[in-house]
Amino acid sequence: MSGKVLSLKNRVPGMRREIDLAGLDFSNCPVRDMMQHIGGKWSTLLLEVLAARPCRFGELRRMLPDISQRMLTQTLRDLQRDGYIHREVFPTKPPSVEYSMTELGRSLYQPLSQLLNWAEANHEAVREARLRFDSAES
Amino acid sequence: MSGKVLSLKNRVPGMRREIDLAGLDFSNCPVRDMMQHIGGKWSTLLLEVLAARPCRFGELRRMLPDISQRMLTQTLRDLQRDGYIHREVFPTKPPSVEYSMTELGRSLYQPLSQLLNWAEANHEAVREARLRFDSAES
DNA sequence: AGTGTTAGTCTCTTTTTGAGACCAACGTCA
DNA sequence: TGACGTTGGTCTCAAAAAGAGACTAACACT
Repeated sequence: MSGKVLSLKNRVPGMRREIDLAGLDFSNCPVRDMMQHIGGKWSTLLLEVLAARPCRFGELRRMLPDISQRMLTQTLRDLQRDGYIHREVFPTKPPSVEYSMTELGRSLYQPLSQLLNWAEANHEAVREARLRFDSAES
Repeated sequence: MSGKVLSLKNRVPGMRREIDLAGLDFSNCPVRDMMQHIGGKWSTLLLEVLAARPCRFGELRRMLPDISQRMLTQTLRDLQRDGYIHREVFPTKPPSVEYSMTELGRSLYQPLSQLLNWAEANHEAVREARLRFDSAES
């Protein structure tokens, strides 16, 4: 809540934004709050699939073979709650449910996809770093 | 491992990369593998702080008041293992340890910071979406 | 001798995640 | 008619991960 905010932008090259290093308050940090959800095991995966096209529940379940129904339901509900995806029930028998990206979700997907691209591009470097680390600590 | 990869780039506008929607294999997915770590509760926070300047262990602990020492140690070790940060021990008495960003870490921080900026900018929209959701489901 | 500093580790409890059985309502096929 | 499949979930219980906090070793200062 309190604490002097000192802009590092002018001192540290490449700094992205103001960081409060003296009396930093991360407790009500919006970034952490949102990264919690985005960073969940299944969230990005679902956003990625739904960014391609709307999908129904069972379809998603079949696409992600190793997700439990419980976690699929829960992750979808979390994403819906945060306004990233839309849930629509069609009155078929039995009723079918379609999940699709919202505008907010699409706008999130832009920076997110950059990060995913980075991950894909640098996967090998990370794997090598892990090997180095694991062999060094033995 | 197997499964035909169909490029959606040419069909779905704005598609970021190839997605295998028929026989999708997320099991050995590098993206998931890396997002797991980045998405951890403390990882982004630490990367953000260390992107500003190198820090010592106790310094980090004091900056993040609500992190347990156990999780701080563990998260730092994970980030180090993945090659994002560097750990250097100085032979003072008692020995001090400094953590700093590696080149890989800095390159990760670029797309990551875009996402964090998005989170910061759209925090209000997400909060509103949550309120709508929570009041609707009651 | 007692206290504080360093960077951790160890143990125990609580929270989160995962596996899988179960549900209601309808459609299909014999 | 009655068994079986399909829909999108919920419920329970076990396993894994995270958090709180006590404890450590080696040295400095008082």
